[in-house]
Amino acid sequence: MADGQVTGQEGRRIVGAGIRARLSAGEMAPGQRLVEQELSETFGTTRSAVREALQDLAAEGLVELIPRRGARVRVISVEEAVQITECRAALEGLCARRAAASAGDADRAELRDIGEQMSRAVTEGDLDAYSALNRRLHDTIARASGQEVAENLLDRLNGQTVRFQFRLALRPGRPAQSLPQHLAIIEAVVTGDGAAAEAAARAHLDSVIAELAATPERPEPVGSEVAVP
Amino acid sequence: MADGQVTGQEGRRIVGAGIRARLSAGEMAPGQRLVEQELSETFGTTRSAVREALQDLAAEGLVELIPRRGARVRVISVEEAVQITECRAALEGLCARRAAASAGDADRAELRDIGEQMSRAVTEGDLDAYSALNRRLHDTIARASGQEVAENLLDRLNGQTVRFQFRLALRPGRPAQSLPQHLAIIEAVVTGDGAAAEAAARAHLDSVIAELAATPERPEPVGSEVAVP
DNA sequence: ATCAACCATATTGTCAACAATCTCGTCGAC
DNA sequence: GTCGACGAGATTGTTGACAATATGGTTGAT
Repeated sequence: MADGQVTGQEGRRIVGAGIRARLSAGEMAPGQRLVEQELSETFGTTRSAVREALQDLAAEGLVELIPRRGARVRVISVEEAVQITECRAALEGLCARRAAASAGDADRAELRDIGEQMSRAVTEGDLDAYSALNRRLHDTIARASGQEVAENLLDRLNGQTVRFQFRLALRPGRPAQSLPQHLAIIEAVVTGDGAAAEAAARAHLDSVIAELAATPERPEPVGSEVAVP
Repeated sequence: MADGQVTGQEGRRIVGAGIRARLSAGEMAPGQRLVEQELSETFGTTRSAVREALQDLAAEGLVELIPRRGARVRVISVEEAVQITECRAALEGLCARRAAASAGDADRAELRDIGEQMSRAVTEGDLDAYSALNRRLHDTIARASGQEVAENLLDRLNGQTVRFQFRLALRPGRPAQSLPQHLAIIEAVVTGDGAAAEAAARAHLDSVIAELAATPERPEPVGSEVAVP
């Protein structure tokens, strides 16, 4: 990091984006402490910028902020991940229904394209591609629905469960299970069948919930440092 | 305000609560500027505390924070209020369904009580009481559902639309229209009929949406000061 | 060996002064 | 009369030093 010192406003953005990225990449474990000075050195910003970024992340539920004790990566239990997914089911159901009614031609074309690429990715066993397409599908439907409020809520909820989504996608046989569900959502939205789209979206997320429920609660580290493997 | 200077951590809480209260009471109009120094003098805190409180409020969507231009009370359009209510419909539908399945005896008793008091309030034409019961009903169902994530989301969404709820409740004939809907929700939850509870909750909020859609978009003041009446 | 009190250090919280930027009224040219 | 440039004042943004608090290890008594 040979950047010159980054000024505050940018610093806040940079630290926020940086932590988000590392969190998604699994480079920061749940429960891990986030020390302000460390972060300010890592990202080449001031402590104030780090502080503000941590506030942002706490507001998004990615970080837990305990007064006088600092910040740590928030631990999300399987139980909470299930609840989050239940909310997603409700909201994505809404989006799918609306998208079926009001998506433009470009959106429908994109959805068809995503469906084809997904099928191919599963055939070829390309998990990374499938995972990326998965996110793109959900995003596209949310955007096509015109429900900006729901889209924002979903963004936030997704941010909290990326870790789980990731683990889930790696299970053998999971893509083969979810592919037909995704295709059913796409089909219903593209053909404009709102009720079917909502039902398909809900069914898909119910399936995710079932998988989550079968996830063992792994003992997350709670000490000041992450347990050594 | 003859308080001694309030220390930072408390200050943040006080300013946040204070602005929230004034916002709910309609003492702060949408679009109104919130000047940091003014607020710090009003609440007897430092500017830092005000700054942090404003960040909190912005994260909740109650305040709009424009870099280098300060904070103002966020203007929520009728269109956005409709979208928010659509999300509420999805989430409260979820809560109602779950509450029907998992509410405890105490919760069911409270719901019955709320129903009786609501009927009485409408008979007596006590709008304030009815409005308070309305909120209590929604809160109770959310809590009884055990869906804490949904409960939090709903809290946030409700905070943004209090102004609209308030205007709506004052319309002549509105309570008589919404009372049977509320009673239907209560009945379904109390008797444990999840599907009916979800349907009733959705129907109720669809009715709210219809009322909102019939609300004229009033020209909100956008200047540095609120327009004089 | 166990436990509690204590202290050094690491870390977060607070503040007030300073810097940067925007707003809005004033002035002048056309 | 209209438009644009300019500048004073108001407002937000940034910084670094200082204060308050928690942490973890050390010491000494039992």
